[in-house]
Amino acid sequence: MNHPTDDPMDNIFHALAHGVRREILDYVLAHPGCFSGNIAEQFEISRIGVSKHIKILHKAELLVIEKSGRNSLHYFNAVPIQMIYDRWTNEYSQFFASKLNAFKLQLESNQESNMDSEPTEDCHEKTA
Amino acid sequence: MNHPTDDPMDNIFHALAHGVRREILDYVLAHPGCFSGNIAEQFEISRIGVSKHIKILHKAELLVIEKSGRNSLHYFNAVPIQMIYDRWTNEYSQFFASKLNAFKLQLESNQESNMDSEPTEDCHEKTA
DNA sequence: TTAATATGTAACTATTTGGTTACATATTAA
DNA sequence: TTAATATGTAACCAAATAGTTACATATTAA
Repeated sequence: MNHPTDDPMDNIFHALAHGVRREILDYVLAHPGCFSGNIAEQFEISRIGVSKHIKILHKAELLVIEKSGRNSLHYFNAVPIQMIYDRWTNEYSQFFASKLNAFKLQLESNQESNMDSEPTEDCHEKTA
Repeated sequence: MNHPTDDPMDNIFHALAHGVRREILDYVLAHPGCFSGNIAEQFEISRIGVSKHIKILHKAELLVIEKSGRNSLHYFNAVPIQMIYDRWTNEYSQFFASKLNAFKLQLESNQESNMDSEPTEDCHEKTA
């Protein structure tokens, strides 16, 4: 009933799914304007492997690349990260998250729950 | 030189990397306290497939699961999302991101750049 | 021009991931 | 108890991913 593939943020989440790509972001954030070669030196995998990771980060717009002669300068772009935050973090989720943390602590200490947030009932319907 | 596998946030990013798992989070955020079966109904894949996705989200602590009899109630937890935001979003990256956006717009309109943020030079050293 | 440099792509392979069917366990209803 | 329900795991197969080597292109230095 859903369409798992047409998520406009898919590129972003896919880019962030690999440890090397996240470390590339860490490095570029700390070294704005660095070259591909500089990035590749930081990793044990080959330069080509790193190049492919950079391409994926660029497609997700997590990296901005500025060409200068035979060099390419790399910059981190935080906008997609902001989009992740905005997708699931609103007043409601923040409120509920903190309530849940309190609730979990209560469970762990074997006390009675006095949460006033009850589960929604409209999702417990049977189909057919 | 790096250690791509020992990233404590790896579970979180891996969990968010699949479209179905992100839609599960969307659904649970909108239907707190829903059961596994309710979630599974939303997708074309089998209940078992959804169950495996839920397990991955639970491991990443993006879902809190409360067992009640033969039912399990699901709640969204926004804390890992906050951790992503905190990892790369600080005053520096925010400042730079906005500067870059302005810079890209300048490039697209074929104007001269007047950015005062120069690339760092300490990352353009040659090795050996 | 010629050589070295910086970077990128294509084709291929090993590993990981996502989905399934079959089976198992625990709870509630009759 | 017996049947239906809600859920989860194991084993397996197809698809996607991550890495490699080989090759290609463009820029700068000699």
